[in-house]
Amino acid sequence: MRPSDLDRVQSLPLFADAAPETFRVATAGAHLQRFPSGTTLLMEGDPVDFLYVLLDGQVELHGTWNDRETVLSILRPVSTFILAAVVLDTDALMSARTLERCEILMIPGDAIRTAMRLDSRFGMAVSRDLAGAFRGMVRCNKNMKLRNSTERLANYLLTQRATHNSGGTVRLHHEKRVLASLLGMTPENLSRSFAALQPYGVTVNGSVVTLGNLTALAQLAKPDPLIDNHAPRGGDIVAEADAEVWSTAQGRAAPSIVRLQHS
Amino acid sequence: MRPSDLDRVQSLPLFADAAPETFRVATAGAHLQRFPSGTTLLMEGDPVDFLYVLLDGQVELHGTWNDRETVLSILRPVSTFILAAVVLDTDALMSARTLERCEILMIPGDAIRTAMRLDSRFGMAVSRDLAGAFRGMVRCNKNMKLRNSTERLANYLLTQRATHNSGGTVRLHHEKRVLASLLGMTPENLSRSFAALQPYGVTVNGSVVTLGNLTALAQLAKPDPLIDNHAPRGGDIVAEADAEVWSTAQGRAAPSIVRLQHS
DNA sequence: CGCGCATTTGAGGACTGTCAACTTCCGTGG
DNA sequence: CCACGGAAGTTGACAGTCCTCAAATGCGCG
Repeated sequence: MRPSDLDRVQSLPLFADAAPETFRVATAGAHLQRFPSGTTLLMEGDPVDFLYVLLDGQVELHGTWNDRETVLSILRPVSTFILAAVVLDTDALMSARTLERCEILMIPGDAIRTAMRLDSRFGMAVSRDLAGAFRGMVRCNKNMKLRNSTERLANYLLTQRATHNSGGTVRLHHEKRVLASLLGMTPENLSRSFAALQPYGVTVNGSVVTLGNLTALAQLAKPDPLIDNHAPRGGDIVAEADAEVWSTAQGRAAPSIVRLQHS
Repeated sequence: MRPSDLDRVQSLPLFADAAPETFRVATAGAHLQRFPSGTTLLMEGDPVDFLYVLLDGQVELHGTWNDRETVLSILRPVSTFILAAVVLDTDALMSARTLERCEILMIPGDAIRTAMRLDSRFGMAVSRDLAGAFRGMVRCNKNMKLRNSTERLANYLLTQRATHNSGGTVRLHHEKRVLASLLGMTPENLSRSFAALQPYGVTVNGSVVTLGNLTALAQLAKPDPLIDNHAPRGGDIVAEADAEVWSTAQGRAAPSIVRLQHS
């Protein structure tokens, strides 16, 4: 493992606050591994022996049921995953698959749990990480239940723009079919949703999306800090769900939804 | 606060492992409060000053956006809520409202965060609680994205039966409109879903649901331990999301879903 | 240059939401 | 004890959203 990799791991919110000793113990038993694209790192239902730290590449977390599959989250470096299962020393609820060539640090779960017991500051960092992940999932749920697919796409685009601070252009970092699943729709409907956003200044060119009328788009999307996390990547904000958990599912106008009565 | 209440709080997984001193400090600044039905305890976006411990009654967590509202979770005693926001000392993502008369212990957030720093075993309990909550939300997401509304209802019924160990009968503990929102559909569609389950031996009589043909129902529902948490309430299983986060939202056959290709 | 795969487009159907009317249930008050 | 009023729940008709299947288009890579 290159020293620069160690630095990157140590700069993770998870370890930034930990005692040097804690960090040393945790990474001592760790090993760095490279995986080709399309590799399944972990299957849902499997026991989890390692905490994964994505140092380079892209990983997708997905779930399956009854011959159906859906993407729940897309991770980019540097971020950890499967922490909840490690803390509880239990089976994974999501499968993990590389979307491209990846460099991943694997830290034995035992080491993590031991470090939590010995270093309360590290334990707090774990709690903060999990709290952020939980809130990310809550946002995802709200996004899914309260918005229809076009609204989800519009907000996704605005969020991408905000987090990457890219002027009027957003670059899609994964296949559209993966994005569609993450946003809770079929690839066909993602195409149609893009088309539906054309009147709002959105034009697509391969993986480059141009947002020509931010005002109009925002008017449709109605972004909400309680759903969309517009924090810039790598900012000094308390890391809260740095993964793309953008929500998913159909949710037309939003089923379980009840029109608020302004009584 | 009655001594019996203290016992119940201490028996929570969150405190069971904590040092007596930790427990004393945390509960010293706490106060027990009673709320009538329909009281809003907390609005999304509000700063969170207390960790809430529901000792009696029923609380609903919901989210709103653009004049729409959806129930994200229903809590029953004894459970804590808003822990993630307390840990991060940030705003709430969900509003909390009592569904009936409630008895709630409110512990200052400062006390919780201090206790985490001083008692690593308590910190670990917090981590386990959050990990369980996170996994509950993941289950909810999978439920929403991978199943249609009737499948969600069927699995909800089977889960209720399992957790309450009630023979062939399930008692609905909340209004059907609330259940509908939790399951991600409209009240009208909940009615229709119940009707659709009639061929599978399901009959409804007010708040009492009879499951007349568990085999057939399970064949339709295809319950999955990686989505449905069939752990009996109050069991000695590591508490993992004891809330009804049953999922929600429409999700017909499941949008973002891709038929698995058995290549 | 051509094959293969991702993406797009079109047509049709399934699932779900909306609206309105009706029934049932329940608590209040007579 | 019964009648009434209101809310919850149900049912029906209809519309909208989304999925499915199939075909066409476009793009990348060998």
